[in-house]
Amino acid sequence: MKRVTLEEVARVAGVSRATASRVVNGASSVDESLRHAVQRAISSTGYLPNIAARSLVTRRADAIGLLLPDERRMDGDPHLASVVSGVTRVVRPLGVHLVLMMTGPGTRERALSDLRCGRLDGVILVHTDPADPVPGQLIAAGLPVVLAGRPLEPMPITYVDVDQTAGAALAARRLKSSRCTRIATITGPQDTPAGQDRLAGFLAEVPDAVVVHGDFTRQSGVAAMEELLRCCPDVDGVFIASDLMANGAIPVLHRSGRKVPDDVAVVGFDDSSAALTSEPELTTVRQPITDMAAEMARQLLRQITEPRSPTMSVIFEPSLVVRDSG
Amino acid sequence: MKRVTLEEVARVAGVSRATASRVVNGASSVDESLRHAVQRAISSTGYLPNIAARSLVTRRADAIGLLLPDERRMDGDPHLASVVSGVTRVVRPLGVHLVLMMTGPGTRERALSDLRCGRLDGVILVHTDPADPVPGQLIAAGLPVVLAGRPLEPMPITYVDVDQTAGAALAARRLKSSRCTRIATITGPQDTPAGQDRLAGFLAEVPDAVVVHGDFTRQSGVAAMEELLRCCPDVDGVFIASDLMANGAIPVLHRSGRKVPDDVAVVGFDDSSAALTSEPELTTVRQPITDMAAEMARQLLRQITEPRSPTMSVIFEPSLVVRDSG
DNA sequence: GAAGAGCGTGAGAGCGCTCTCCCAATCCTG
DNA sequence: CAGGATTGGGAGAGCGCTCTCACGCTCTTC
Repeated sequence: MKRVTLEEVARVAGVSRATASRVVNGASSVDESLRHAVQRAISSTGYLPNIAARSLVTRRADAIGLLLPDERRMDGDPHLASVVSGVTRVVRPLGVHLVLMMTGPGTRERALSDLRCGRLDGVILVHTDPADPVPGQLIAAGLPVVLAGRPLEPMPITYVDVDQTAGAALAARRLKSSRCTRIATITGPQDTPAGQDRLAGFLAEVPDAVVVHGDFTRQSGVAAMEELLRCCPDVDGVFIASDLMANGAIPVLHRSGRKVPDDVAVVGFDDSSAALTSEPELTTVRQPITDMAAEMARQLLRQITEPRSPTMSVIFEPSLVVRDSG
Repeated sequence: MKRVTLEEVARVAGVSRATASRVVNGASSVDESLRHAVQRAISSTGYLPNIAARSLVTRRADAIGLLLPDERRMDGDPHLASVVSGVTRVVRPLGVHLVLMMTGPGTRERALSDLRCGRLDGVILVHTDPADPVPGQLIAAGLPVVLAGRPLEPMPITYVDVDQTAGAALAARRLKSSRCTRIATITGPQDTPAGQDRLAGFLAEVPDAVVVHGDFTRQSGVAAMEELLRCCPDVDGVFIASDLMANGAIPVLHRSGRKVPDDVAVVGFDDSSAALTSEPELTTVRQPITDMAAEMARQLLRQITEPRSPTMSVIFEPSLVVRDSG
């Protein structure tokens, strides 16, 4: 079982290695009869191009990285499969590999060197810690990067996001158009763009809303709802800035004897799997994660093929998924 | 911003390229003073080895693939992040890349050619369709593969699994040691090893259990529980073969006016995030997914470095996580 | 003290591919 | 029909690295 090289294909087809290479890479200007001869030789020998050799001369790895936060922060995060799926859809037909990296000691630095040494053509950064210097270094080095989600500080970088503000407004209007009169919100962490925007978008619609802070975790949803019921027992509508928090919060409502949505209407955010495992099923704001991921991949590939292309942001529209909770 | 090559490092350090290479690869037998000279040259020039060039001569890609079912089947699957995390933990310190591939038209074939053309050193197969010919082809070609989970048909392949039978027995004994007298189970799909073993392990402990079939989806959990209550209204203990099904089934119990665990005790399987989003939180059988994934990676790496090493199976012990449902 | 063993080093041959030349053959155009 | 323009194909030079091999040096050993 020996390797078949282009050399051998060329020999079998009776052409030069250069011509064989042209056929393999679909280059124009090869005579039809020679092209067929080469194609026959390829299939008869079972030839597969050696990527390393190609990569060595083209200086492209045909691989991109997906940098993720570690398992703990990812825990219960429903997005991973969707993100991978969206990226894959764009990337696979082009023969580009998707390399997964989870944040851990030295990971981001490793990603940087993978990029520099030509092992990766670009990276998609998910859930970036605002204090992380790596994105800045990547930009400074002019390497292809795309961010999932708006960066906290404005910076010249391409990112893809959903219109968080509009999504929160959607939730607000839903609660207002129900019979809710005493409306509250449980927020996400205020040191993240998503946390900030969801609050701002909500307050723009319901300026007098009661605000209790959470951090997107289920745990914090429980605590926040307990606090909310203490300080504002007559609440009848809550926008909870993540489904996971809502999932923790709803049982608190039940235990207090309140019915959802009859006594208190609840609207979540994300349309994650937690929305379906809640009872009642959650009315929530949906982000088109898979499409967004696909767009990230597309943006990254564009940066790779056109190194000096301008940075840009692509903002998707959220939509309201009406279920039973509000 | 030009690339630094080994040549240049060697020139700066005043040694030959061969010696510089030896230092980079940590080879023995390089004089201490020269080694230091080279290391200084490396850091002063910011040298990073070109992986493609290395790969071309070593014929190793230093990358492994993780073949996953597509998004739909993955939906709500809590395992992905844990699997990735476990594999990463083993693989990253060795500089090996983890390439994710989701099943779709032609994916598995592509994985095969990636392997053959030296782009991937091995693959981990998750949730393999029993009818899929690719695993067989991989084995036939003598390429490194590890399966997540026992294959349906016995075949000479390395796999890592949890002792499903023992796990089901754990659940059974839990229900028996509670005051349950009328015990039932909602099974997984009987054309999968996990589905079969969980049922078999349970029946071995509770031979007279009522059996209703499900297919691991939430949806099927709802339907199965409705059927169960119809055919066996006095049930007071249920083993549900996946947390996701249990998550769907519990609300059915509530709606029927039964309390969990007072009227009906429920034990799930997987210890997935669905166990925590259920109310009450699920008592369930835990599989150490992350550790199992790490072991898969280890097994795969072993096969890669020792091509003729024997196939084997590694079986992990499950454990019972006692929460509130049973 | 000469011969053998051992060890560190450098020279150089590739790994398999792409891509730039350059040449030959064909095509137009005046 | 001559000259230039156009086109297809081949030769060959690398891409950056590893690794074998041979060389020279020091260290034994009889």
